[in-house]
Amino acid sequence: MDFRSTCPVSNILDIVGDKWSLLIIRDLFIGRNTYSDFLESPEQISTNILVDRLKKLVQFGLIEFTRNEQDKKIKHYNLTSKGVDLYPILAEMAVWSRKNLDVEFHPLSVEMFNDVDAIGLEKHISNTIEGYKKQLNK
Amino acid sequence: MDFRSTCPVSNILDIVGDKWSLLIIRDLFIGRNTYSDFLESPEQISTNILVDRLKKLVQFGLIEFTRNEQDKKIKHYNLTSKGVDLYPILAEMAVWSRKNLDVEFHPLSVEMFNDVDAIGLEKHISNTIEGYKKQLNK
DNA sequence: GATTTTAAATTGTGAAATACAAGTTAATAA
DNA sequence: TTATTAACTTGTATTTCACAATTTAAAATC
Repeated sequence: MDFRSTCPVSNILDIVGDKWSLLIIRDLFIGRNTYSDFLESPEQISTNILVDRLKKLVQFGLIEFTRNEQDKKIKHYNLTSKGVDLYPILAEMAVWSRKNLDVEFHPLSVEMFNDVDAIGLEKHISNTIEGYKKQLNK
Repeated sequence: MDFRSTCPVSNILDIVGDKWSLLIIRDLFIGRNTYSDFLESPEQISTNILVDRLKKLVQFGLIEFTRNEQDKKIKHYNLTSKGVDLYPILAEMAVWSRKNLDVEFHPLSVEMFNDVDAIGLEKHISNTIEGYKKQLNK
């Protein structure tokens, strides 16, 4: 990977700074983890872009996949430790949108905002990360 | 603005989810605030993209500009309240890069990381935001 | 064991975004 | 009045993306 500069903000944008990568990461946090799952997301990614992003995210070490034991043509993607570490960014993005955009949000995000209001952003983030990791080891 | 979905993460990505917008926002936080300043950033944005992004960021209400009193052909851009609210995202991005990328960073970011280590991320963020707003009102 | 179904991936084409180089405009300075 | 400078525009080649159709390969069904 050749970065545009030595700025850490620029560096991460060189990796996930497009319209789709972080949405795949978001999907993984809410339980979507197969190619077909990703295609069903409301933003409607196209298949060639999806394949390209999944490959890149694997190359960058943000995600990996395992084959379904019952049906080996199904790939189950999961976040690596590097990938899980992106959650604070997603959470801050959601918080920004709630504060600064005057629109209706998806029920799942309303649920997330309620949790943030109830226990605070930091605790919400650590709970989500811990929850994701636990669920993986099952 | 028409959004791809009602997901707040997707919403903000529809606004600043490209390779350049958040770098302009970063520049404003570190004191770069003119067209010429932005061109001098290490990532080397092209002029047509820069003009396009500045227009869009103004339209979205993330930045605005004032004319230099001494030299009225100079525009000084500044972050609006909405724009300043993006700082937690930038900070979390920098933190992610420090933790997950094995590269040398720009001195300015090393300075920022030292501040984070000294006083904590939350305090660093609130200090930075408060500092930016104060500097504006001078 | 041949056929159908399904998850994942590829291909082709037109549209849009981006990079790069050169030129233009308008205010200020010399 | 000429030169300089900040901001902006234009043209062209390249890259990325969207959309639709097709292909591949594993699994399930007949």
